[in-house]
Amino acid sequence: MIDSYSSEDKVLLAVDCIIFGFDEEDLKILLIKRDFEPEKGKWSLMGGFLKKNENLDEAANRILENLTGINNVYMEQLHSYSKIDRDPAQRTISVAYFALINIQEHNEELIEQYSAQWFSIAEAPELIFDHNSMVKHAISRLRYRTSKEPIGFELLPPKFTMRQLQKLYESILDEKLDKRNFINKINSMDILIKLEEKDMSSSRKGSFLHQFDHEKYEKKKAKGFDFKV
Amino acid sequence: MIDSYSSEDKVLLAVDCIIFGFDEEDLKILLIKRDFEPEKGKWSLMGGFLKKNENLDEAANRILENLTGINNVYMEQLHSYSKIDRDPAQRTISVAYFALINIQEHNEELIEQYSAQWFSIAEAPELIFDHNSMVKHAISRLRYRTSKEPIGFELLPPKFTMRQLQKLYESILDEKLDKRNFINKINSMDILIKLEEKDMSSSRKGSFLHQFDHEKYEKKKAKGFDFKV
DNA sequence: ACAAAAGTGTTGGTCGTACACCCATGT
DNA sequence: ACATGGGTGTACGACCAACACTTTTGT
Repeated sequence: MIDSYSSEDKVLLAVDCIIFGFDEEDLKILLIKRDFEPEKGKWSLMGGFLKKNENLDEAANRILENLTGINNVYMEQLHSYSKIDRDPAQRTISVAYFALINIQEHNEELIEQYSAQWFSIAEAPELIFDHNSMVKHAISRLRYRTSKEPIGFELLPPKFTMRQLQKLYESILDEKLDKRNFINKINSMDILIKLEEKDMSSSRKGSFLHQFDHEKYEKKKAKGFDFKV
Repeated sequence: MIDSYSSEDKVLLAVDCIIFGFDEEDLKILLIKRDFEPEKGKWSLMGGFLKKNENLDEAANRILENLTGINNVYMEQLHSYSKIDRDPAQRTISVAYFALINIQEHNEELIEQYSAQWFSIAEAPELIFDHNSMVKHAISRLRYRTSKEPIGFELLPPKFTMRQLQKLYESILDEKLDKRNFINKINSMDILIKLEEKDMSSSRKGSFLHQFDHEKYEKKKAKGFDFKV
């Protein structure tokens, strides 16, 4: 007998996504208004159920793509939530993932279709089930991750100014950073390409655009270089 | 209609435990020899299935207690593993937990009953399924956790010498530490009670025993004190 | 007396943090 | 000419890492 597990209980396995974006000022999350029971009409994370022919990472990517139209972005498994009555409809275990996307890139139509909306972290509404604690947990993981590896770049457009980068870090870490110290630290990592091009939208003088140098980053990472901010 | 999930696929949800112990010299893990299919006779982590009336933390505690007879120890959820064919018998998702126990305290009879055995990290055998990567992942999480909070004490008996503590940290971090720097750092945290009593088993001179001061630790933690080693 | 582990402080270097002024440009 | 954000370097203090000798006691 190959299958000796037959008497065990099976459960529904959900995947919920905390989708982070950054809009030049604030760290934001993308929430949907549920149009199905239970808790219809309330705000919630985007979620779905694991299917037979996919693993959890694939499910998370599918769910992200359903809502935003994008794939191939930074995603990370966060934690599994299993309180018995977390979903009143049925026993459901949920595996939370978080994603970092460039807020410009999402597909407007899909967002409308799901009545989805971006919320600043500080202004997000109450969510259903245990989604509030998932979000809290995701923010703390994002802070940790950001302080170890430069994943923050995932939240910016390909070309960005130092000022944008600093504001991004400030909104993730929720503290003001010193301009000079920040630039010194980033420059000392030597993983940015400074372009000739300037962004003129934010000031009269204009500020230089930069690109993330993936190659240099990978090389340094392989050598065990420390990217702590 | 309350239940709108009825058409979704259900899965078996397993919980596997990486059980760490420390025997004065090496960091060890407790493994069992499977006496059931599939992979009967091979080494494996202790595991079980989530039941209807418990959450994942409870399942992990139950599984740990089944094998060791102990409960109420440090446990932490690690990650969920979901590769489609990870278990050849049936689609199974596994949530891994790791536990830190005082290696003296386990119940010998239960261990024998499961043909379980302690292995030094470096000498552990090949494990079934994806259990090897679970262990690798657990070690790296344990290192991180240890460098942030003094959870290492969970692996020691209530009274221990500075030397034991240092050896523990060395085996977790897999590097030699300087005796004076280590003691200075630990002392500066001020979370140990130095006893009058000496342990005479390790040297002629004997070395003072210490206890972890849970109260002081909790107070300091609440104030945001940094316990980095 | 000697072997074996325990215990104990100081110093130099590095890294992080605090801090203020000039520049370029559009209006 | 002035207002607005962009860009740049230094000095001090805190923390970390390296390092060697004396003590105790059982044999």
